[in-house]
Amino acid sequence: MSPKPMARPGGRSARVQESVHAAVRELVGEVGRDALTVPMVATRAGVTPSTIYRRWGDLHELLSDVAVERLRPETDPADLGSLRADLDAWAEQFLDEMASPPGRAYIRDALLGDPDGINAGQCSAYAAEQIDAVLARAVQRGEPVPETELLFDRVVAPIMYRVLFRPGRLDAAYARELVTNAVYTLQIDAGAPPTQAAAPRRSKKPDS
Amino acid sequence: MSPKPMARPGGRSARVQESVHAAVRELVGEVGRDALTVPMVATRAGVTPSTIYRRWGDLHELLSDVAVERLRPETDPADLGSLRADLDAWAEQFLDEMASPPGRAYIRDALLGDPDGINAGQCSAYAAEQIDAVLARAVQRGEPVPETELLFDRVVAPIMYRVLFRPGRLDAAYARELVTNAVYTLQIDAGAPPTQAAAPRRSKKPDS
DNA sequence: ACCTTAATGCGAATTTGTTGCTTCTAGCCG
DNA sequence: CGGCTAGAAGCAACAAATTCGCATTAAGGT
Repeated sequence: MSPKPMARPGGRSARVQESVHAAVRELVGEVGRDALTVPMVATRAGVTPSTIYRRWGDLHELLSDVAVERLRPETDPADLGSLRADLDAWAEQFLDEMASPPGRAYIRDALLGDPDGINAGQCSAYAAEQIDAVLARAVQRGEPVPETELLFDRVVAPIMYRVLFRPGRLDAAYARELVTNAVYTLQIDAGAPPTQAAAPRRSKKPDS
Repeated sequence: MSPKPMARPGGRSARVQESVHAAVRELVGEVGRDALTVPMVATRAGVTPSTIYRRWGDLHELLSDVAVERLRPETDPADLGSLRADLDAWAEQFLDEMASPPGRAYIRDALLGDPDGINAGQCSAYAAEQIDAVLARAVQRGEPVPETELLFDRVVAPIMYRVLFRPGRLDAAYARELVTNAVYTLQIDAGAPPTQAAAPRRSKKPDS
């Protein structure tokens, strides 16, 4: 069912996969996601519908595949000289991408046709890669770093939860606030006295 | 499209809605969610398929509706005498329900057929009700309480994120840990010295 | 009790999804 | 290098689903 373990990665199979993915991307832009149908994609891709049904099962799994492709980060997180700056920048960009209408659509699609949670796990793995890259640099600089899991709980999870469940204002300030609170915890762990600026505050509620 | 703003809430419409929902619940148990079809549900409910298509649009939106019904908490959170105890108990139960196979299925269904995010917002509202009930009691007792939004970020979001994106071990200890960290922050805000037991720790990673 | 109109029922027409079989070809072995 | 083998795609007939126009029913208001 899942198209990932391709027994024959090369040649025609690969061409068909790329052709179908391209057709989906084009048609989503032209007629919109809701109007997409498997026969339509098949025609555009120059294959027969049964090929798509056999390889992907249904439209949702195909869209899920395409969505995961587009959720893959294409660039490493920027190096701004400090853990805090890097995390701020990454969190802001992450929130921007995920909260934008296309981002939401991709997330939904990725979750949609994904019986085994494989694609969802892949999304999570992408975020982990980016976070780990930031943390590794911080370690190189000799900075104390939080665990990846803490950042998932404190930064990634709140963003994703609100994107999915709470249609409300999600802005860069919120992302920075999450990072602040995560790093604040770290400072306490490290024994440093918390500064006033780093104190948690929730003056702004991103939802209604 | 969305069935909520029923122009005619009473009489036949209500009977049809209940009949269809019941049919879905029965058939999911009998043949499984994957084998469900709209005509099948229609036959069981004693309505014509076109009625379902017109009111719900497609099977996913119908399943989303039914899922939200089942995600509605049927009982108020227990009163165990303290904010901490109440939150622990609530978080444990919440995690149990959401991480269980049927719970995961309901969450996925609720998100799945929900173009406007209305049903997802309803899920979030249910959690808010429960949390607010716990917090209101704590206020009555004179305890300092965190804001609802903080608990969403620190407790609800991490649980839901992991349920959706990180198939891994989610146990009661993790729920308590999240509550501990949320309340720990509160204690700092209130000026109380953090105890060792309340210090954040992430010895257990709920995922691989 | 009557009127208005949303909501349902019904069935034909259309579209989508499935299946068995054939054909093609990438990867492999001699 | 040339012929096997099996996975993958094409094809076509079939089965199932979704859509649509129109007739009918029944809530809710007057």
